[in-house]
Amino acid sequence: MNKFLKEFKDRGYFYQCTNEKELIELLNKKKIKAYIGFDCTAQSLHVGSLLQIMCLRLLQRHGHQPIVLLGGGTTRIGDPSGKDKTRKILSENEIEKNAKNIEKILKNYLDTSDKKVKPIFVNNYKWLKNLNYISFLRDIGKHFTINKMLTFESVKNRLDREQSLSYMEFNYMILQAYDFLELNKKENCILQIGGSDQWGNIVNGVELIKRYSDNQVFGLTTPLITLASGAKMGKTADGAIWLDKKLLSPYDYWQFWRNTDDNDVIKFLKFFTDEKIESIQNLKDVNINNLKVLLANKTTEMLHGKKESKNSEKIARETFSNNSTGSNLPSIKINASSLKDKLNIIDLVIISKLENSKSEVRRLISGKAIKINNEIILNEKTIVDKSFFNKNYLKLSIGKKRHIKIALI
RNA sequence: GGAGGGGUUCCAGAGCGGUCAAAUGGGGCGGGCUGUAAACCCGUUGACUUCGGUCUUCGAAAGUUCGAAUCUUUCCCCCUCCA
Repeated sequence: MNKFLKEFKDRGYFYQCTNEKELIELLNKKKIKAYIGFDCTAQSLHVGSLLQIMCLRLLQRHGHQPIVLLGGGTTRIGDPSGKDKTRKILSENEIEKNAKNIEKILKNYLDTSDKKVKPIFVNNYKWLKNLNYISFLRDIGKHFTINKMLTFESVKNRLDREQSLSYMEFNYMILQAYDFLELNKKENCILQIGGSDQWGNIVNGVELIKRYSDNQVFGLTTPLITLASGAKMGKTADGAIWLDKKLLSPYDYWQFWRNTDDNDVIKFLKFFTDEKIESIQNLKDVNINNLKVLLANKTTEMLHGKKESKNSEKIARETFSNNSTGSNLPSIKINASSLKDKLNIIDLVIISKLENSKSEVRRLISGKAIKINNEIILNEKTIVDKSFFNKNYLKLSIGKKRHIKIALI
């Protein structure tokens, strides 16, 4: 066995490998370069990509050098496998902006100081944009048989359901295979890692390289993670769990992990933290809620840093302890003069931006969900005057989880 | 090329001239139980409201009617079956 691969498996990252035995041999002999590709359709990455990112980290920890491939070129074509009818065509500008931002996010996770394992960032637009159609067909296209391509799951599904599959889409897998070839030639990259849905594309790359240059390279896939609830990782009803504080605050990110389903906690500690496998194994008897805090702290720290992580924990403690004054809660300021105009409780909530519909606020009040300084507001006509403020502060709550501090200036 | 089915509120999916802001389920939100979990129970789920109502929604536009999500016309988009 190989140390890297063993941990890869112990943590639950392993799904399939093109040739495990030989990969083990190779890994035992030398340090390698491995790549993972990231799509640039969104302005940022979300937790759906986190397992891939953890793979990059794991590579580094074992002395291997990760290559991050930003799909600037393939995104320009637009990944047609998405079933969204409203697939929007991104402008060149957007794609480049996305690529830059994604690179920035990844740098939070990767060691960029150690020369030996420092990540190499590449953008496939660089080589795809200049492809010449005829020579591409001659050099690359000849290695692909339609017969084989038709057997791929992604293609088969579409054909079985008699859904149209455009020629462009059909070519997508070839371009991805070509990426691998390019990285093999230029960087001597010998391993591609990806989600299990990428298996077909990865195998294509491996085979292309074999035919083209007779080099032996490998593919490794990770399982598709689903939550205990059955939902896909990464998206909630409120939107994606972004790995970007402009899109999701560190506190909300922390909360996402803090609210992990009991049945997922140990699994996620293995997946998404660097805690040693053995020590995670020993945590089984620890109070599950403490484990969730640990998970939240570690994941938040990894992305946003220790300070943000600590701060989130502090806010959480304030938020969920009943009688706190909430000095660490997020706060807004309102002008003292606005009280003179008989500030209604409904308007106060709107001002606080906790809600933006007055009807909804009315509903919440009748559902006993709105509190000021931990006192339930029963009447929607309540006028908020100075008497509600202690030392110019007031704590406004909606339900149990949303609190805000309002300061009078 | 021929025949047919459909686009409804966050999603799925009923409704097919008035009683429709639109059944039901899912999701969301709030309450209860608890552990910021799961499961379960209850309420709620277009906006505004002086709580009487008012305004805006059923692919788009135009029309018929006292009255349209429901009927007609045109347009756009999906899907199924047969060649």
